[in-house]
Amino acid sequence: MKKDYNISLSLRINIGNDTVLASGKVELLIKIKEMGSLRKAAEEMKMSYRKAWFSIHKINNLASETVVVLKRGGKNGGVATITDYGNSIISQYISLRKDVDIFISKNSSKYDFNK
Amino acid sequence: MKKDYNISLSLRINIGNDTVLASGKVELLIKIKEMGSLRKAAEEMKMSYRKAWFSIHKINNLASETVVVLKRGGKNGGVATITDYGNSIISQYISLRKDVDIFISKNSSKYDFNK
DNA sequence: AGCCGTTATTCATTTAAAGGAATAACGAAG
DNA sequence: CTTCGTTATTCCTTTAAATGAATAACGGCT
Repeated sequence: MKKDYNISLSLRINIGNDTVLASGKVELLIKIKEMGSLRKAAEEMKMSYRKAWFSIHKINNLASETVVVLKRGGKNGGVATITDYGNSIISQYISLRKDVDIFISKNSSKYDFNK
Repeated sequence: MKKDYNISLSLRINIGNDTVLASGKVELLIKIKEMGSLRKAAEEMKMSYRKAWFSIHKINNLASETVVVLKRGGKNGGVATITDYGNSIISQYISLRKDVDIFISKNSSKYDFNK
């Protein structure tokens, strides 16, 4: 019986054994950039604020430089900002991801895991 | 501060949302092939027999054809055998994995996640 | 029939991850 | 000095995953 298999490549940027960036985190960062708010970004992704906060905390601690600056209080209650470094690694990740996708589409046709 | 980041691509062969093959399962299958025994393969991988058994059960159920034939009783107490189809997808996975590794080494140098 | 080493399966326990609720802290603006 | 919406953090509960122990089932061999 033929089955509809598919090949997936997941891309991770690690430091040691810890993941700084993978698809989920990148998505979260982009949402933060769009909304300027961690809470709203989390909401948009149907993720608890708590989880999102831990996620950002981890990224900031691991990476070479700060990726997201969080400020509380003030005009809109607080604000979340992506740093220049943050924007840099986001676009690098996206660019590399595109290359990966091209690689998959070029190579996967050579294989047939049904036989 | 410069950190020693690394880029990892994990390769998965899925059917729908379920993973038939990924690096850990392939390693287990190879050990089974070497030893002819699920128990010994699990032991070698420092994995509980229980977990290994579930793993194989899942692979066999998901894949197009049987990948591992398990028999109990008999000369050596029992035996685990990789089918022709099993050997085929193992070598396909390894071959594709090699291509992926080459791709990584060619592309990762273009990126610097420290800046 | 009994032995042996493996496969097959259940049950209870432990450990880890995820989630939710609640509340404090903050600072601009009115 | 109060309000407002967000960030920050704790505590408890729930859910899921991993582990371990124990035991049955099997079949060639002596």
